[in-house]
Amino acid sequence: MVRRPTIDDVARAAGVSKGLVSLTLNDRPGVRAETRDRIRAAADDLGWRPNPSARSLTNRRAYALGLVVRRDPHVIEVDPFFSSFIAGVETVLAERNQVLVLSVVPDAEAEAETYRRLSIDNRVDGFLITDLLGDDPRIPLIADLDQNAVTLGRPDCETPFPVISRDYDRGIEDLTTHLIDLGHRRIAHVTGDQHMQHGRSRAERFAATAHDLGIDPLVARADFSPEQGARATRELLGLAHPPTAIIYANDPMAIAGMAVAHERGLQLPHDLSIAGMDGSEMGRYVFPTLTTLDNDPLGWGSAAATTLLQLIENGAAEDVALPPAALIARGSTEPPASRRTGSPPHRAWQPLTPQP
Amino acid sequence: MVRRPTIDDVARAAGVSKGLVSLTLNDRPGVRAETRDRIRAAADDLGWRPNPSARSLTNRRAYALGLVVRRDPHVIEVDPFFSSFIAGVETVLAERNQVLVLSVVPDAEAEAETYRRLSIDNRVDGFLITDLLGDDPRIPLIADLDQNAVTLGRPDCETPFPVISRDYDRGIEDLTTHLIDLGHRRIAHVTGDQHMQHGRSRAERFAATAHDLGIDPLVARADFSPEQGARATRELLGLAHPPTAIIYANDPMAIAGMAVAHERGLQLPHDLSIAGMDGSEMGRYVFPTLTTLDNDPLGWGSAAATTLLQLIENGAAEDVALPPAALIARGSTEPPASRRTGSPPHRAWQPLTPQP
DNA sequence: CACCTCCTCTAAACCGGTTCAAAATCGGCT
DNA sequence: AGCCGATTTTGAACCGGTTTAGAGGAGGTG
Repeated sequence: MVRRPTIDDVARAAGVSKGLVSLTLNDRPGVRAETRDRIRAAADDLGWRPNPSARSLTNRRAYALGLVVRRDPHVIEVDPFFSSFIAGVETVLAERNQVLVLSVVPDAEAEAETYRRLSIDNRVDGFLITDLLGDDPRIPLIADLDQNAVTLGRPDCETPFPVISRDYDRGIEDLTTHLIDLGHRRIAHVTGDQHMQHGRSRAERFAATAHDLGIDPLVARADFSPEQGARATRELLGLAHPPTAIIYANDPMAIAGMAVAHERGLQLPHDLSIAGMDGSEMGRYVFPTLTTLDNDPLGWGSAAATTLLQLIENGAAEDVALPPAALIARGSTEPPASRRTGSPPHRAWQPLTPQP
Repeated sequence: MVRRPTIDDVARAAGVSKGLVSLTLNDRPGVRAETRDRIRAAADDLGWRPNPSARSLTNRRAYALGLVVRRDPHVIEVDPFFSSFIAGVETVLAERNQVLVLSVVPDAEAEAETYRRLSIDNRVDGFLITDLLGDDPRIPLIADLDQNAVTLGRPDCETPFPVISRDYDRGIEDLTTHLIDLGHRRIAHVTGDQHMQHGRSRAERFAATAHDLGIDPLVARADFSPEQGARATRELLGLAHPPTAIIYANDPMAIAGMAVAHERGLQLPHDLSIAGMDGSEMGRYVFPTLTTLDNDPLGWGSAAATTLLQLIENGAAEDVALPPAALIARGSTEPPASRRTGSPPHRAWQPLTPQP
């Protein structure tokens, strides 16, 4: 393999000093237009690309963004958000010759250590903060490290960082209204992790909307994992007066909830309407197809990366509000059985008799 | 924030030249034991960590590994493999102060460009190659770039790179035998993408096993996506003499296949047995719970990272064979209805009459 | 013509490590 | 004491960029 051209090669080819090449290619003022063109031409000609390590050494930029994901190994693989989110980040980074450094860590201790390590070793210029917690300790941590960051979602505490947000409230209202319009009156919400910002705000919004629309909100706590989603579903279906519709805080829990219903011999959506909130691809291919909210992880990714790079380069960046989440009504929501057949809503919940 | 200590600070503290510090901390011979200890103590004391950019500049190491994932945005999010795989890689990298650079790209062109960019810019010291294709163009590409790599799975072409492999053949045999033992005779396989190594080898192995066990292999082509899994399932269930069991090349297709069966009003697993091959977490929470093979993505991750680092550091590394995939028999496989009730296997496949 | 400004450009220092030729030190031996 | 070879340590060059003081030249002014 041939040696890559260095800035010296470009300088020699253009007949100038390497300092001038550097000024030119960083768009600094004070270079004559004609010279500038000559240098640009020489650089293009040689196919020169600045060596990131060399640049990092002087300007302390890493030309990389960091994403640290803390997940219980059991929860992580079912999250439909990340791969598309990262694809969105990538579209922005690739064209700027930057790179994403990804860490998946098992617990809070390893997480903090990773933020520190990436920052101290100057491996990244900023962090994308996902899965925001209530009073999230990462915000002061990263601020202390003098690092840049953006948060996905609005923290409930003071934050020095730009916020990427998306209105799910309207979508949750639409979803709840959709069910009420279908005739449901006993509507339950299986929540996400209440330590997480979006778990909490979705639950709050559901409760508020239900209240506004004059029905009693029924809430079962879970944590976004299908396991807990299934558990909460059993709990709800075991009630004396079970719900006719359940809204889950994400799609994997909704899918697990469907399974519990199937297991009990319920006919979906006839006996129970189900909705998720993640717009996951898998939701299109379960039976019945899952009513959910769209989630646009690509949009989150590119907005977050764009904003973070702007913050890094300009020292300031505006918050971004993505277009609000919209309802995707599919097959898993229908009028409740009681409404259509007149039979009491709990009739259908008999456990399936074991087969001969 | 305080300035990080540099190698000069350590040298001063230990009363030696910085060259000697460098020799010491890279475990080079020719340093007196006593001096070595003094230098180590000084470094520990100051909390010194070598600056990766500075090191990269001279020794051309990036202290990072690259993972480039090419996925159709619609397929990627349902893949249960990556997050855990990355977690496995991380366990190895973290303790060596290295980092993972991840790219998610939409097509082959962007993919090749990314490999080039990461390599030329010296962003990584080697690549983890997943989703091996038949006659995979990445192998010559990366070899041309003079980069290190390991492949997940054994390529069908010449490769200069170490191979991490795992025997799925035995698992596929176990799975097929399991179904035959249950009494199934018409067993179908919904394949993965036949351009992919593992899609192809799983299909081949199924066909060979079925043949060996004296049954006719029934094969429907798909590509690992739930969409194609669903399509293939419709195709199979539409046959005059449909299968009583279907083995899917991965879990998302199996889950989509279950949905198709449910949609047609089949009782699972009574009317149709279903199995996946990915050991995904989601498979535990569908109904019926999915019989599958275990997949150990964490094991793949740590083996791949360990081997690649060894190759980078020593210039050579052994192939690794992970423990073979084992059958996880769950609720979705049962004796066929015909065997138990004597009724013809196709009786049950009447489409559900539309509800009033 | 001397002097001042402004615009371009150069040269050298610098970032924080690694590497290696050469210098310093040491013990052993004559 | 003087010499030798082995061991240990130093110092400077180097990696490929960025930054900046100041050199050089053109043009304007009194």
